[in-house]
Amino acid sequence: MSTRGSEKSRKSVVDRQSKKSWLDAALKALASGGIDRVRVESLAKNLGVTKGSFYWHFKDREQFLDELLNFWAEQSTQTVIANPNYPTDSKARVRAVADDIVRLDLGKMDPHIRSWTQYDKRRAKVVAKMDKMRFEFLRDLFVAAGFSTSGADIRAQSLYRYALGEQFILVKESMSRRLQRIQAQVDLLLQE
Amino acid sequence: MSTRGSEKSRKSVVDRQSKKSWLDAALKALASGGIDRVRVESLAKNLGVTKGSFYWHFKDREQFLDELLNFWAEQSTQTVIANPNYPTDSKARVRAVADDIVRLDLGKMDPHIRSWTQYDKRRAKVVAKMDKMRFEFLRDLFVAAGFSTSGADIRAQSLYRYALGEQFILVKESMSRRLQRIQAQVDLLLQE
DNA sequence: GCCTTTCCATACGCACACGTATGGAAGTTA
DNA sequence: TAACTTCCATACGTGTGCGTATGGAAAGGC
Repeated sequence: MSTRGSEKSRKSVVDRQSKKSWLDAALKALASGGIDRVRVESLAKNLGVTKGSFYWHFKDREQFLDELLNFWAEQSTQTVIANPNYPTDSKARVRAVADDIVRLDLGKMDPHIRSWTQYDKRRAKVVAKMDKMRFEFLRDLFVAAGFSTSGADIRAQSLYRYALGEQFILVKESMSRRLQRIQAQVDLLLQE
Repeated sequence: MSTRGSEKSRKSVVDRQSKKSWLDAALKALASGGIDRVRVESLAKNLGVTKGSFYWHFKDREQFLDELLNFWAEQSTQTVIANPNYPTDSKARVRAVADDIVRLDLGKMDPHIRSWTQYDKRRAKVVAKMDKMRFEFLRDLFVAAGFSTSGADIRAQSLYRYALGEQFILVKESMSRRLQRIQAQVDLLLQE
């Protein structure tokens, strides 16, 4: 008997470990050069192994990319929602979240993921689901801040689009200016 | 003698025509499936010719893609700036421009162009220049509407990011809702 | 009517990346 | 220790897409 439980669970753990290293490497490659750089042989080289490993863990590249997308979605979900250290004051909470969006670069993978999935309807659905989750998270913040359903809706849409545009815009600015700007944007949105 | 002038100018016209058909086809392919579908042989098939034509008009694929980017930039510049039928009232003008951004789908090629050039510093510069031009165009609208330099700045940034995010967001909505939303956003920005 | 230029077709070589077949090393179980 | 499982290396076949070499047709110039 292994110390970790049955043979099946042990196998599963090992798989997840090795799979994770492939997925981590893939995310890194994706961020550095887009989905076009997520190549089996290239990742293998980075990991110091050969394709043999890849095709033992994954059926083919397509299935691997599916897992990669889910991998991102899971990570992304956790970081955005499960961060419960925000102020209790509802308006201050909006500001804190907006600050984190820029400061922690939440969604820094978004341009890469979206650029990739843009032309793939099936995979785009996964991203759309993330959009929906995040939007509802923001909308609830504005509802909590006292806005009507429609008022919260438009404000959340604005903020989300702002954050999304922020990721894609190619004129780079300093962190302080970016923080200043999104706070100014939030100030606008938080007016009565 | 040709009726159009010297031999050189005739040649140039012919070139531009034939080049344009390649570039048009490339833009269409880019919009449909990303830069990965902008393939020499594939475009040739669409145009009903062979690669022979391509490599007579263009040195190689890289140079062709450079021309493609400039082609987009020129088109894009004309449609955005040179549309002088807007209201004279400065606030109404902002609203009209925002309306056009959504209604005419200005920047509908943006996600494709950005997804493509994101990982290419040299080409990204061209897009950054477009960002700058468009931003300044918007900023001047807000300046004309009576806002201070910094006030116009933040508002133009917000609006531009909103418009950019609008293109990338994957939850599709009806045109009327999109128009309604961007007008609500503009209303927020136009408050004193 | 010949020559030159313009434009494109055909055929080939080449590189890259996917997927597969097969063997083998290391550890595990019996 | 023998059999078995897990994990990866090696070698190969194949498809795709780029670029090039070469020939040829059509049109204009002289």
